[in-house]
Amino acid sequence: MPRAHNSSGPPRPSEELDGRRAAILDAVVAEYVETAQPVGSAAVARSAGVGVSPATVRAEMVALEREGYLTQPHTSAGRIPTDLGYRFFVDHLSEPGVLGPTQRSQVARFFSQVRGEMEEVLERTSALLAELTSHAAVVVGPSHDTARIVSAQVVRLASRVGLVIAVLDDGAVEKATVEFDDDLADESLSVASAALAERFVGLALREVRAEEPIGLDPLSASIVTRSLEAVASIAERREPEHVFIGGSSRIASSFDAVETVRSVLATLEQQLVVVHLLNDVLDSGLSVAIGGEHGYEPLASCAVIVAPIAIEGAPSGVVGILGPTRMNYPEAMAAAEVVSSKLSRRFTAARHGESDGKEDPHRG
Amino acid sequence: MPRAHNSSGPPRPSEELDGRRAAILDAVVAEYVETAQPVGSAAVARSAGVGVSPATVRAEMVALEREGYLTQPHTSAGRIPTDLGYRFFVDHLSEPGVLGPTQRSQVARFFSQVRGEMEEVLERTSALLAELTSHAAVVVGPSHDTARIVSAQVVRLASRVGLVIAVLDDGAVEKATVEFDDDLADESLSVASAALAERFVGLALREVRAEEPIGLDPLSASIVTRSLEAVASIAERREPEHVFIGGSSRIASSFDAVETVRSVLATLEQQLVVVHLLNDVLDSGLSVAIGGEHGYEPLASCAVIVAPIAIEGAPSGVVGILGPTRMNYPEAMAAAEVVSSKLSRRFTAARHGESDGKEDPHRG
DNA sequence: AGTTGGCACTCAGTAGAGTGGAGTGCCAAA
DNA sequence: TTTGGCACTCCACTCTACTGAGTGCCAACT
Repeated sequence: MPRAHNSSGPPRPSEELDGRRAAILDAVVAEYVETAQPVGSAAVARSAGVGVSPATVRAEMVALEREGYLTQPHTSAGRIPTDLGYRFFVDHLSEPGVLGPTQRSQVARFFSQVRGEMEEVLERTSALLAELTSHAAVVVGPSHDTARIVSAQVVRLASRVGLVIAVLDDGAVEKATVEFDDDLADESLSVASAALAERFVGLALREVRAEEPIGLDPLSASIVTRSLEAVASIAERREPEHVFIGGSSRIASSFDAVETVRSVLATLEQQLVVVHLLNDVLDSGLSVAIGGEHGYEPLASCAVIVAPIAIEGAPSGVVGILGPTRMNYPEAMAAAEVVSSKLSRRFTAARHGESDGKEDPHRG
Repeated sequence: MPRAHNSSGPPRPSEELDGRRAAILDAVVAEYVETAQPVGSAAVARSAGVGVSPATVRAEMVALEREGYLTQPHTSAGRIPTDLGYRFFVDHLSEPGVLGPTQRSQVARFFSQVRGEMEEVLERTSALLAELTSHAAVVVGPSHDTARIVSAQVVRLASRVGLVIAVLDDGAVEKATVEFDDDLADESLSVASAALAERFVGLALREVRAEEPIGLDPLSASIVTRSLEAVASIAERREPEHVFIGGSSRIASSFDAVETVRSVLATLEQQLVVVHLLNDVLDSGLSVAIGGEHGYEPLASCAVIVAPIAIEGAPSGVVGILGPTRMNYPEAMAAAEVVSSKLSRRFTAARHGESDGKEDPHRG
């Protein structure tokens, strides 16, 4: 839904644009996305869907500028879309946008070939999405907040060093090394492992609390105690989600100001910020945030496209595309859409132990 | 050791430079690194260590240019160092290079505060090193090639989905989900886990081979078989090392040509390439590779500084700094040196179960 | 009333001429 | 061998003029 204009003063898109103005705006966006040059009235008049002369187009463009959809770099130049212009454009896309045949087959090939654990799949997906769109791509995996521990144990790495391992029911494995003052006896380890399993299994990570075990021999008890501490501290420290960023080099081609490139890359380096950004955009009900809409200043010249990943119907991460506001929105939105739904299907299928073969029944 | 001049035609540094020429070269490097402007004879003459007039400096500069250490952007400009010039500079550094007090305390604070598993420490270290040097930093963790399995088991994630877990003696945990055709009974799982442990423990990942288990009930046997397959395939697929790249946004500030920025970033995205690059440089006995010396064309305008991480004396990864050839070599080398040795000590200490507190008893 | 062609106008971008100055190479004197 | 002097080079900068894409406006047209 629109959500268009909560912006500043003069721009007053009092009612929706009539068909012709919308067509002109569309033409400007399309042309500008392609050429990166301000678009003049002649070019717009030439474009399909606008059946009027340049003079008329000029008159309409004045109106579009007054209402804040277009802007002029300088007096005698063509127009370029404002963020509001892009916003109108994406809110009024007639067709949902489709991928080209090359991209389609790239996606199909990718999902038929990719194997391995979720982390690996997500990481590669971020590269795929970047490749598809020529923009930077972000994939955030599901949070482990609600995952429950299905197995816990402690093993010996060195005589006085143990490793506590907790397996979560979403397939993640958490671990923590623990150092002890005494040598670890096999006996104590297995007693401790059993005690840990008894205490942990069925809990979420956050629910693990350090507590004093009772009824164990002193060594086992100390192992259990310190393991509990270690796991509890994992839950605190741990980044809530895994973030995979692909194609960040493409940022360099998207902006000509070096400083912009630097600051966008710097923002991408802060993975927590990226996760928040994507979730904020998702939470606000948008699939596209243009320019300042997301409120992160360093990314004010960027557009962000998001699409949720749903595993078994539950929101479980998000894919995102980060590029300049001057981007091919229909294509990028289609790519995010396709990739997120493929991911959702893949992981939903895996959970049920099904093969997801029906996606491509004849794969090699 | 020098390894200086295997390059092209005219440059013929027939013998080592005499003291004065070396001093002039040093001055040019120092000045150019600071100002990024071609350095003129007057500036060199002014600098300490060169007690001669500009005219004399000019004469020497002509010689240095003839021998390939300096170059002139155009006739009436000052000189800038060539890669060969930088090479001589780093090969003949009089003092090893030290960190400033701020940086020292930054390092001390970092290593006194950082906690957690090796991956997390390495990741944060890459950020530290980038911060210290204002360049991009790479940290490569130890390969798991020689690590032996200390524990193996299979647990149930869903009725027909299992997770095979192998713990390595270096603290890494490998896992693989496996889908089955039948529901997994607790009984079969524990039988299979025991069988797996029996087969795996003591092996390296690469040594795990799929084989038909004997003397087990059919369900357990099938679990074992598929688990063996899964682990064997992990060993094939897995990236040999974990790579952590910090501060890649700094690349944007280091070069003014956007295309250079893009191609350097693109190279950094290929983690395998980065690992090979660092190992190549290390293997060739260098701690610094300047310009083309490493043979990776996209990085021809970069310098790479590496320092090995040694855990218990064994080479176990590497830290690297990637910046423009015009960088502060002494400082960057000192940073790599300090960080790598701190890392080495940290992990060597951890293995023995010692605290590494004694590293900085008197450091604020 | 809306649309259109005509027209004067604006202004970024480019090219060319002129200038200043940093820095050089060379040479003769110390 | 070193040095100051000097003519020379050539980039970087400024100023000017010019071009042309594109505009806004207006009168004529449908």
